[in-house]
Amino acid sequence: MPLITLPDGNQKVFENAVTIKEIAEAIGPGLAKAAIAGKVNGKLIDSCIPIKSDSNVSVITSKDEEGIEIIRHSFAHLVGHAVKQLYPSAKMAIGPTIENGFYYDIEFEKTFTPEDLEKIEARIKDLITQDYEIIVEIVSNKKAHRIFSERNEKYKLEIINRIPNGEEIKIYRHQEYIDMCRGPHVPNTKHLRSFKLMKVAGAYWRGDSNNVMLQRIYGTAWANNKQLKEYLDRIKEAERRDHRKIAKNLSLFHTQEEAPGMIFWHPKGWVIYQVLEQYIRQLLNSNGYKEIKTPLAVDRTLWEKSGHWDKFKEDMFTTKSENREYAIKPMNCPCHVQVFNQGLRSYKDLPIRLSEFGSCHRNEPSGSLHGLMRVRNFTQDDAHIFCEESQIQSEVSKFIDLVFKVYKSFGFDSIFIKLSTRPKKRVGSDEIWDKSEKALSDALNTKNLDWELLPGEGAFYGPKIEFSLKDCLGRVWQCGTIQVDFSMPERLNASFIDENNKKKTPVMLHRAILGSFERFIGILIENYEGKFPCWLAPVQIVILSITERNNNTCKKILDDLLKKGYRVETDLRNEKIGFKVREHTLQRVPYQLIVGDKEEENKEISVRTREGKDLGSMTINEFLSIIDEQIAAKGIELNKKLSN
RNA sequence: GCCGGUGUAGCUCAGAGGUAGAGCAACUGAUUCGUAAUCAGUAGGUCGCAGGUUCAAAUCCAGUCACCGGCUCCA
Repeated sequence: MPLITLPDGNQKVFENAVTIKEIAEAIGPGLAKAAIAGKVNGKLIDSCIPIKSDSNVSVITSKDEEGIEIIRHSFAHLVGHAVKQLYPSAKMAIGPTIENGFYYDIEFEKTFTPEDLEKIEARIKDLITQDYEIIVEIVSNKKAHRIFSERNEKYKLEIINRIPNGEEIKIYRHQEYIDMCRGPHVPNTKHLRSFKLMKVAGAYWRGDSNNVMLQRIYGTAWANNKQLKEYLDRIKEAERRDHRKIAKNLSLFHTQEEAPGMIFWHPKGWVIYQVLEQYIRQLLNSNGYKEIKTPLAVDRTLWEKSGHWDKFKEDMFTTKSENREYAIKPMNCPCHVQVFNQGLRSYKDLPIRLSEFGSCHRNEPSGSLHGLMRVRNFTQDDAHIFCEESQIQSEVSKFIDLVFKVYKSFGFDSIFIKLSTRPKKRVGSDEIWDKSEKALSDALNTKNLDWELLPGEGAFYGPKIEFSLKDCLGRVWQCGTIQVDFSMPERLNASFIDENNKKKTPVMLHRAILGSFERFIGILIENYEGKFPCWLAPVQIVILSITERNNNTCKKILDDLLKKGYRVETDLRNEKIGFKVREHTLQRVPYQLIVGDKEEENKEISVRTREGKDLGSMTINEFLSIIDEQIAAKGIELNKKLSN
């Protein structure tokens, strides 16, 4: 006689073992219809599995996040059902859920074309409208083995072989198709309606590049068509904001075959880069950092000492001269240690914070290059802090303040923090790891920050904190980091004299706020959709003449504003004003100053924003006070206010 | 690096064995105009690169490079 406690506290007693389906029916017909699965004492189960003992139970529907997850998981099985009907020789590997959808990895002798994908999608649509029951069965390892041997599903057999013998195996029967899964799944395809197959791509079996490559069919699935449409719209919006496309339209930078993964910055893109660099430089200088510049190419022996040659020589560009081999630096740290090592350091000098806008080259795999986001040549807003162990926490704490300040100035308010701790392969004693992990977590906790622990994900030389920001489309980008390093100072013989006149090895903190300028600018382009706030806008102001009569006045205003330090241009072409307005609006110039006879007469200008708002006539000085306020505000708040 | 796709005018794209096309941009001329496209004319291309098949290749084949979507990787 199980006593079932529902989420609202209500309790029901049942005569015999009872299923989620029956519980839902007992509550009401609406719920019975909507029930997808259940949660029993925190564990998800299929709606047909009997509950024998007293339990806390909730019924899962498509309104629950877990319900959508189950729908996605069941859609993966539908891919299997459809693919096996259309292509019986295909072998199904795994079909898990992912963010926003699902995929299924499949081995098939022929490659799936977009037309195949359409066919599969059409077949799935056909199958789901049959509203067939999905039958769950718990089977022994042996029986599962027999079923999938008969069906010649070698990947399923491989999975079964890894399941310990006593453990239960669930199979799901979709008419003639059988899949194996931990579940739960929807009881009937009537719960499966809103989906779309998105693409096919290659994927290694078990994610190991030594294994065969399977074909992965990606799909998205949602509780209803409204959610599906919202998701597809979000994708379209992201495509519209693609930084590569916007950069081409706005002429910010380009890349070309001769320099894969390296950026040719154009004047307009370089303005953004320079504004960022000067902002960070000024911030670091006023926070106790000293800027340095170190060589781009360094003899291989230094990389051997630092350990890079051993681990990463494949990823480094090298060059030879007069029988010596050099490597183009993939990181700045070994060079920074060289600067630290010049002269004798006292404990009184610590912490020493050396910063560099260091241009690094890494020979990333060709297939991983991606616009500004993944390049082979990038510049970090890098710095290394040499300090004593006892100073780690306060240095980390100061750094966190800087990170938040910088992100905020771009309008990024939502920041995620992850702490990665000691990996299996590591250097340094457990005692030191204990101390530094604690220093990092203490720094985060004393600031009352939320953070996620990633056990075992730290670098081999020390634990690290990573800072990610969320852009206006909800996408998360990892940017800043601070990493404790016990290894490199020792390898490269860094030392200082402590208060007892003993030589000691300093701890080194690697840290970056933006990460790389390239990537960060990529993120900014997409976040702002190219509509940079005034302090970053490549061109802040464009002056438009109505007719040729007004050109001289425009030139005078141009000279004046250039002298005052604004990034300003004129458009004196013999074109209609509508034509000019359209062009500069598309070029995302924040302010258009329009000068016609009327304005000349009143010694004023007409001001129009890129959002299409006419601010009317005003004097130059009135306009400058508006734009000055915006430039000073940096972030987007003020911008938003004005565009509304 | 691996799987698949794509490379045609400055840009966006059409052409799928038989004389390289469109729109926009550019240039020239006319127009001097009031807040998201004025009109007309002209010019512009070894079809990514290097091979092969063919009387004939942008088009078919093999190679190569880059880009795009994933996978792996990202110190």
